[in-house]
Amino acid sequence: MKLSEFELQVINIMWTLKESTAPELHKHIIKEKDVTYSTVKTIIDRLEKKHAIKRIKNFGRTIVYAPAIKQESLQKPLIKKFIEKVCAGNPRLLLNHLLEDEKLSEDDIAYLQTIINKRK
Amino acid sequence: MKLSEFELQVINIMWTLKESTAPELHKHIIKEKDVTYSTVKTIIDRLEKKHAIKRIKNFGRTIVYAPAIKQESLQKPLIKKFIEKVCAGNPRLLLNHLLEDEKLSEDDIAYLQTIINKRK
DNA sequence: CTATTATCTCTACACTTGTCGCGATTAAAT
DNA sequence: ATTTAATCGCGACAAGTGTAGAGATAATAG
Repeated sequence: MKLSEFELQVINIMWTLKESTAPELHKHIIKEKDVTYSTVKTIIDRLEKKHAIKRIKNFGRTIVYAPAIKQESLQKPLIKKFIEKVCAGNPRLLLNHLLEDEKLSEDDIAYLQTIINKRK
Repeated sequence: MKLSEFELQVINIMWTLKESTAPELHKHIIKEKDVTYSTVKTIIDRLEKKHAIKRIKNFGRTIVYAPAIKQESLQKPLIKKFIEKVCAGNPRLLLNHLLEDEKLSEDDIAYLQTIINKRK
């Protein structure tokens, strides 16, 4: 399953909301990106054609969609690929960014620590 | 500067080799991907048009290229984007992958440790 | 010197992606 | 019951991407 960047953005919102409609998704998207309803709907249609989301019910003529794939099943290969392609066997810059710029929670840090300990 | 996946693959090799020619790049690529010389050359041409690489000299009629941009300058924004788009504010899976599947060197681990310490 | 081979340049083409409009249809408001 | 608004389905189009062949030309081998 290969999703485009925009498709990814939309399904990410869907994962957060568990289920959603095209108008609702559109309202979310326009907070970050000025696109028409049509554009968003096209992306939704493509996600559906790719079997990444599915119709679960209707409100009047409005279709309610839900993810048809698990977030993890998409993320895992993407992460792997990203590291090979972009970091090309040198994860240092990535680590750096994660630790410096990203807001890691206390839990994340603790988690890191246990793994590091196991390594020693 | 936006490079496609294939372009990224080629310039990654270039960064490793410091400089290279189309035939040489082709020989590297086909280890992982069965494409013709023409295809690789097209990618090289596009990288050149995008000013990501440049011609530095010739051997006979064979052109020697070198990167025209720094690896970091490409990686940084990509990393940032990747984390927002794919991990969508939840870096856990990424950390996991890095620590479990990726071969982090002793140095990397030590580096991690110091950063963690600073956090506490 | 001529024939062969390696490279280069240029052109092409199908597929994906981001983007949207239009006409049809259903729901809601008057 | 009509008019208005929302939503859908479908088609369209330019730009980017992966892929490669054809013809020109320079280098090399005989």
